[in-house]
Amino acid sequence: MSQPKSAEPRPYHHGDLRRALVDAARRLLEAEGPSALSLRAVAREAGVSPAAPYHHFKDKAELLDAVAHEGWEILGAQMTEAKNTATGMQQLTALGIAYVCFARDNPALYRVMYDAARDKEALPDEMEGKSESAYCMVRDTMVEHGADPAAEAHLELATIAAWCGAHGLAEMAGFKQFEHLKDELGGERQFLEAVLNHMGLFQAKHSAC
Amino acid sequence: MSQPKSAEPRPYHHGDLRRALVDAARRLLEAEGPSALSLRAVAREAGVSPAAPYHHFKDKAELLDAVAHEGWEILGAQMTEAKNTATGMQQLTALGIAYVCFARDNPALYRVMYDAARDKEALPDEMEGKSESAYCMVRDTMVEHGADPAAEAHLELATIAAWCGAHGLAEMAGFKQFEHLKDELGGERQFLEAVLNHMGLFQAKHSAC
DNA sequence: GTTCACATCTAAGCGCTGTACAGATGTCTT
DNA sequence: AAGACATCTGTACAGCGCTTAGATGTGAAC
Repeated sequence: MSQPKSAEPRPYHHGDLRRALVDAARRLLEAEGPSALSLRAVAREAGVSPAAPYHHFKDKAELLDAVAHEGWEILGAQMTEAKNTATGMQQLTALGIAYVCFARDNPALYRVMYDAARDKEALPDEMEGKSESAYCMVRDTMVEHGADPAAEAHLELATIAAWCGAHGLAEMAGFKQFEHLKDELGGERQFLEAVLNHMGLFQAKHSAC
Repeated sequence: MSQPKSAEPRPYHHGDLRRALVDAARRLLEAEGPSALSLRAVAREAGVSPAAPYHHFKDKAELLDAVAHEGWEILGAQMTEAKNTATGMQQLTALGIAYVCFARDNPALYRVMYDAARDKEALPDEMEGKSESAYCMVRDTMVEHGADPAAEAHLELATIAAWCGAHGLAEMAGFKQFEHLKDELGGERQFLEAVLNHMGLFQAKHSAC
């Protein structure tokens, strides 16, 4: 019953309002889009007063950070799964596809994730180092399939290039201008694969230069 | 003195409030960043009442569209200039560098441009067709340097891939995680070129399939 | 040159937002 | 039983996008 108070702040009145707020935010995000995601609306959705969130988040940006954090975790999980269902060289392609599909299936969440990143001018800290992060997974997979881990700068550039390509495609894929191409190629999935292939960034390369 | 009234709406009281508002918005954007760009602030900056802009723009989004439009024009001009100062195969690289440098030098404007695009789920209409648009310039330059204009889908995929890569890099280049790489490579410019080279999208390729 | 139609701009106001603060309420410790 | 304290509410403020009604300047018609 008595836990050390240094542990996570125990739920009091509400149970776990912090969790409830993040969940409410994600519900709103999916139902109404990013523009409807006001702090007050989140509080309403969670059934508390407009001031209640301030006991769990410094400001609105910190709440959105928490939402974005969950987004990165889900993305990492989906990419892990995609990697495991592919073999050999195709693992890299699978990672790229999984990334872009995540953005397509969760456009509002993806937007919150990068809005937070742009404001901080940085990807979330956990992206560095933690091997289950989406970013490191791309790098590690490149090493597994031929990239030379000793050529550090080269490896990192390749990872960044791939990441940039995937992010660019993720943002552009929904644009109306490309609809006719999707039709010509036989569907969205084919379109995404075709562009990724064109980048050549998601196929294993042996280190050069 | 008497012009056909079908021409552009003549300036009345203010002179040309529409122009003044767009200019004020760009001034605010540069000075205070995107978050300070409220309709009321723009009106204040232009010295008119908060309701005045509504006689020239349907809503705030339409004002931002006008700002974004100017952004695309400036980007197109800078890319044209970059292309003309390079020769042969290096024109494509020059285009990529010019694109990313524009985003680096005008981060707030670049953000407004793509915020508008994301909301509309489309790049601005002028990007299609008009040969001086940034997008078509990339495509045309690819054709000039070896791409087969007959292989339409292939050419368009190559253009999209390049565009996605450049946009991704433009958004990521400012992130703190990459600062150490910039130092290692001898500066930001070297970093940008290295990533673009890694993409391989901005070097002329002969059509293949 | 006066009048009239109309484009332009202002003043005031609505409902919303993010955030601050004071005080009420529930929970744990003693 | 009492005190300490995290938690939540009520209220308030300035700023936001946007609407409406009315004032004001302008070019055209007579």
